[in-house]
Amino acid sequence: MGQGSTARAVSEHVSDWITEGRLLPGAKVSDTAVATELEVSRNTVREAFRLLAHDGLLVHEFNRGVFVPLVTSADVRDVYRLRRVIEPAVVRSLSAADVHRLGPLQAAVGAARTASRRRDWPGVGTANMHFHRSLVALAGSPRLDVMMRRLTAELRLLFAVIDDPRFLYQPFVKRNRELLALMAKGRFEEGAGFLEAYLVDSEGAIVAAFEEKEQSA
Amino acid sequence: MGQGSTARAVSEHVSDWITEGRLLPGAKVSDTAVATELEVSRNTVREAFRLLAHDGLLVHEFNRGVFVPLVTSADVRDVYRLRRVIEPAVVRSLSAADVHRLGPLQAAVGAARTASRRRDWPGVGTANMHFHRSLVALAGSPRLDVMMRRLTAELRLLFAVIDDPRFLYQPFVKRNRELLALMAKGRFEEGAGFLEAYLVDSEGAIVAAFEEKEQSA
DNA sequence: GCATATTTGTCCGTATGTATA
DNA sequence: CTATACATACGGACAAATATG
Repeated sequence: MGQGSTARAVSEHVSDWITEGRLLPGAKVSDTAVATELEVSRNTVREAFRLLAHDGLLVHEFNRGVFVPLVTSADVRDVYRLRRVIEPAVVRSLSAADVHRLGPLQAAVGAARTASRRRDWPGVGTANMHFHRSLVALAGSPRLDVMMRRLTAELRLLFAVIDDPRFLYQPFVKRNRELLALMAKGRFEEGAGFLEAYLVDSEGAIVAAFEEKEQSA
Repeated sequence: MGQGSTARAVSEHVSDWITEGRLLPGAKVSDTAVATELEVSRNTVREAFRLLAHDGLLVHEFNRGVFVPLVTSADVRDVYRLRRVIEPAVVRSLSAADVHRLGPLQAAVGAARTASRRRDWPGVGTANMHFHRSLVALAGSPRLDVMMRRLTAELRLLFAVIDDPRFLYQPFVKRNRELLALMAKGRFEEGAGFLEAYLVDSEGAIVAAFEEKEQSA
């Protein structure tokens, strides 16, 4: 039974299916089908679905079933509107004492660089998300952490639609490093402004890729 | 089966029990007990618990059970830290076109005034929460709405601990009205600053009441 | 529009594992 | 350490709602 709950293991599976593109946005996810495939009880699968719905990776419509959410460019804009409010505010709220707590950010930047050298673009994507999650974690707010976890989960959903994420991530590996350097010097106000411009550019790139997709569809 | 799901009906019941003080913070909520009392299945109760945990009104610890969260003054500060980031940012993001969309805020202010005259302090509290939820709704962000719903749900949890919420709400009925007046004139930047000071004072009052409670306990 | 088949929501009883007295 | 209580997980079952022919 592993170390966690079975329901959590099932949720990991389904989560992977979404990021791997096996489950496309809008697809219905049948609890019985998942139950037979993973050889667990239907009740357990339903529990797993609740966990995923909690993070926004599935939506539950009463008496109709659970579905992979349909994401549009409007959703991209909404997610980034929140990021632009939250992340710079976190950087601005830091003080000199926090300079010595940047370890996780350093690690994420390093992971992004090695993944980039290996042309492992999904790896770059996960490292990027670790960077931003660790950044928000610096605020020390449990509620902000769960909000950011939900947002990054939705970002995974967004990126699953885009087939070639290389040009979306690669430019931002460098900017993560630059932001980290500013923070390490305690220049938080400057870093917050840098991050704001960063997020605006990132949103623009993703929205563009998205609307291109929407055209073709 | 009613109009919604039975699970939702059960969640409403338990939610009421918490606000009514029948379930105190830290209390364990047994699924079997709730199931027998409301005459529904344990499975359905567990579903209801998931819904409530999603809004932060219950916490789920693996292999231990479900509990009403223990709230401390640190939680009060955390909730208000988020409110101070989110709410002023919303006000700042508004434009002249939004002046004609303040109807729900007007209604909430009116409800607060009549409830205050009737010395219906819980009524004042709910009107106050409607005011702030409607304020955030002006941003037109679905994700921000669910975040705010979660925060207001937790505020209900906080206020359930305080027996006399009169002096906590009464001073802010007037300030809600003043903030609304500023927004109606399109003075959003000024309103954002006003709201920030407002939230600082509100936090101070609630933290004080809370630490008084913690002393006696 | 109707009858049918599928799916979902809900329930029960039980077995197994985990935490706590 | 043992024993008790409890939580997780299972599989089967049925009614209601939905989708399908």
